[in-house]
Amino acid sequence: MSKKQALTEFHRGSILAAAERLFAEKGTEKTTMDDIAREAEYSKATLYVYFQSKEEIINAILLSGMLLLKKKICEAIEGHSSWLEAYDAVCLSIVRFYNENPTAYDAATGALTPAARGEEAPKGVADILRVGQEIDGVLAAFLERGSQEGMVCAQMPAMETVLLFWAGLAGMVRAAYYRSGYIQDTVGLDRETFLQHGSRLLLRAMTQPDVQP
Amino acid sequence: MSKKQALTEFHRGSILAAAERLFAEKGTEKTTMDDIAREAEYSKATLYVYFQSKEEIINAILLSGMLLLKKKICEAIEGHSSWLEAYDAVCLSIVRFYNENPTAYDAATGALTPAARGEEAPKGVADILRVGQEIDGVLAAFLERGSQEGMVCAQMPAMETVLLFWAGLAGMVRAAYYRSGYIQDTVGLDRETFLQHGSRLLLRAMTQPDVQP
Amino acid sequence: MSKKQALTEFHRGSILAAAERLFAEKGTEKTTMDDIAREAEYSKATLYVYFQSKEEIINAILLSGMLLLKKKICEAIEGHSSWLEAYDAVCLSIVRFYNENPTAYDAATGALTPAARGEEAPKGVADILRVGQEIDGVLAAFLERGSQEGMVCAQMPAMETVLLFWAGLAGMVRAAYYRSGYIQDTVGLDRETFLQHGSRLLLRAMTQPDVQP
Amino acid sequence: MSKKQALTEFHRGSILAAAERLFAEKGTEKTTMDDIAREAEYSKATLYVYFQSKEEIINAILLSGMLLLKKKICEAIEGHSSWLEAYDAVCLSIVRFYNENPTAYDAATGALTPAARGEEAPKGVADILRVGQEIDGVLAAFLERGSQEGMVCAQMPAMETVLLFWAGLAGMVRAAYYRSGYIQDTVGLDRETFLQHGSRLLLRAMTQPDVQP
DNA sequence: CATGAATGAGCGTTCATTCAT
DNA sequence: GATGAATGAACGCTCATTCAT
Repeated sequence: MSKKQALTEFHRGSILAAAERLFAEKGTEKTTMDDIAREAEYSKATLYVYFQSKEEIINAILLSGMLLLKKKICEAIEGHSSWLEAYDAVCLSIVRFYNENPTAYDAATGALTPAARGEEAPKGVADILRVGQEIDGVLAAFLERGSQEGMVCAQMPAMETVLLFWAGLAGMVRAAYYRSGYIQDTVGLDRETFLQHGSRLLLRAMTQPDVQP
Repeated sequence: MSKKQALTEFHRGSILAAAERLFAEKGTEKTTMDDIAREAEYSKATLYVYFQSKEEIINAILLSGMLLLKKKICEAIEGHSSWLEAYDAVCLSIVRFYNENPTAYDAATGALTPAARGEEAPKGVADILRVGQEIDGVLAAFLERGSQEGMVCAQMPAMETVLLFWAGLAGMVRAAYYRSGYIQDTVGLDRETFLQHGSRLLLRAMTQPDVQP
Repeated sequence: MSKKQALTEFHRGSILAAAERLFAEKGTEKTTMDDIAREAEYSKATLYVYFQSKEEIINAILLSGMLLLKKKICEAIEGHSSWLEAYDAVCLSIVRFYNENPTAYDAATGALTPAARGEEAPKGVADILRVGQEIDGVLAAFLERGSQEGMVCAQMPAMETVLLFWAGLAGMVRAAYYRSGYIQDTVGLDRETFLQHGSRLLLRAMTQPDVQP
Repeated sequence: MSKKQALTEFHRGSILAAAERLFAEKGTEKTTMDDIAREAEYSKATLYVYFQSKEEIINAILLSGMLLLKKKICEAIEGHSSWLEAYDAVCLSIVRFYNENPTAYDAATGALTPAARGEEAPKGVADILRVGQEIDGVLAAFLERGSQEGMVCAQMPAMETVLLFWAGLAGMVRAAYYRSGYIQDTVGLDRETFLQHGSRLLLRAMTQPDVQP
């Protein structure tokens, strides 16, 4: 990569970092381009040198978040020989990731897709969706491995289980983020412990066939 | 309640009904006060006679949504003698409720609280949180009944399980809403079926003790 | 017309008057909505209460200018029994009109049409074109009357002659406006006299058949 | 001219050629300095090495357009022994010139001068006006030759007739450009034919004394 | 000299809110 | 009490211009 490209990447990164901070704090809609410019210490016009629009910034954050998440999940799976340990590590990496990336995670669970449907595929959305599918695929394969090792009940189709697991854990992470005070007051658990329990709860859901009435 | 108060309540209700329709259709951010005034057939200024701000309208809808949800959950519990049937009915009422109230439900899961913390407790937020706690209480009692009937593993504290169940189901509902197209393409399920499976998945999570490595 | 409608018309008129002044002075492109708001002594937002966009303001000015011009031309024709006197009056009314309406006249000669072709018929453009055609029709009929009275050579098709006459006079008016200083210096004529001569020049062009080489 | 000066002229010429292409295509207002830089294959900053501002570029193009027009007119006059043929050739060269130079011609008729008067004479305007005067002189001499040859009525002062002819033809060219569709629909003539007829119309205006009532 | 990078000032438009009637 | 009218404050975005290298 040339020096120029590196510098461009540096500025794009600074802007994205600033935007990410603000998005996490106030959400994408309430964060203005002026806010981002101020936080990143560029002029607003400079933002448009590095990104074509606010939407491109949002999508770039989403994409980088998704890519990082995928990497962490793969590392978690590959880094543990025991399936159960790997499962805990996967959940932990998702949870930790969300602590640093609330907005990106939000998107990972699909919150952006409807906006994206506005007309056609707005620049960058295709990549985001593709990475999301790749993560789904990685998790599905992981689940099937668990099934072969007898840790996971084989009766449910892997992909559907992944989607439900993913959505359920996302909901818990979201709750742990938005309602940490309430959770602390009610059940006396910090965010991390609460989410460990949640991960285990979801694991139990996958270890046995359906309930018989 | 005096005649005057009753009239005031009537107007507030009309406005909220209109706002609710629009919020469900376009979301709170994309719904303008002009939209609400037109839909409710009041002048925009009149909205400010009955509500101090747009945020108060949003919070009032949240509150009414929470109250309705609580009512439906109680009915579902009281309307079935079999715990398992009652469980399915509870999940179904939550799911159906969300189909008509995406925004309110979003809030019910806590998405509004951080914005609320901005300064102090903005008018109406306290009520919302209180109803949320009441629902948590109802569900915790229901879970304990399930525990006594042998349907639910007794080892986990009821309140924590409620919080996790609630958050997990919320995540699934959210995913089913935002990603229905992707879910249909990937696993070939419509929203309702997907969420039935999700409810059962969460139920299984609650019927057995923790996984032993 | 109700009181409310009258008031609305009054405000629209004030805004249009201000815009017309500024357009004449700086052109439509260099006149901003802020300029118009300041000149009309409204807030910028109020402009958008009475007009949907800047383009609607431009088009409204064009239309009113065209309508007024048509009225003046008709009055000039009907107010004189002698064709020659009527001809002079028509030219004079065009010339005078332009002194007060440089922008509208510019448009009358078609300068707006290409912008209008952008996509489809932008609101109000159809009316403008229609009035333009009506004026062409009025002038064509007037020319044919001149032909019957022997004042105008009958050999050329009336409509084409109208178009050429109109375009030629427009060019002279334009020049008289933009280059009045130069004209004064070079030939020692004020604007009005210069344009009288121009009108007569064009008249002569219409009184005899084509030149034979 | 030194080598350095020649190089400077070369770069100025390249920039002007690029700008001219774009101005003809999109107009001066909608052409950005970025567009010009891209088209000329210089960096935008380099444009400011050779021109002080966008306006100077516009004026320089105007000037070169005027110079070219003058050259073409002189050639047309000198290239035909018959006055009538020369007249047709002059009109044709003006018309053709405009097809390739709509913007420059617009300016040639004076559209720029009032903007120029804003403060003082902005750089380059004086040259433009001077060339305009030279063209006027050439045409006046040509008219006097026509008068001596009996083709043009001698009664009118040559300079004034030139100004009126020029302004009238400019108006027709302008109309033929902006309203070619309407003209085609109404009288079924293409641009070139319409303007031929216009030229002849103006010629007839110059061949006889004033109309007698 | 040539330029990549940066930006100030501005654009048309929107919308929650206010206030005289 | 109800409202029509008005608006301040933003918004996302553009572009002619500058300047360190």
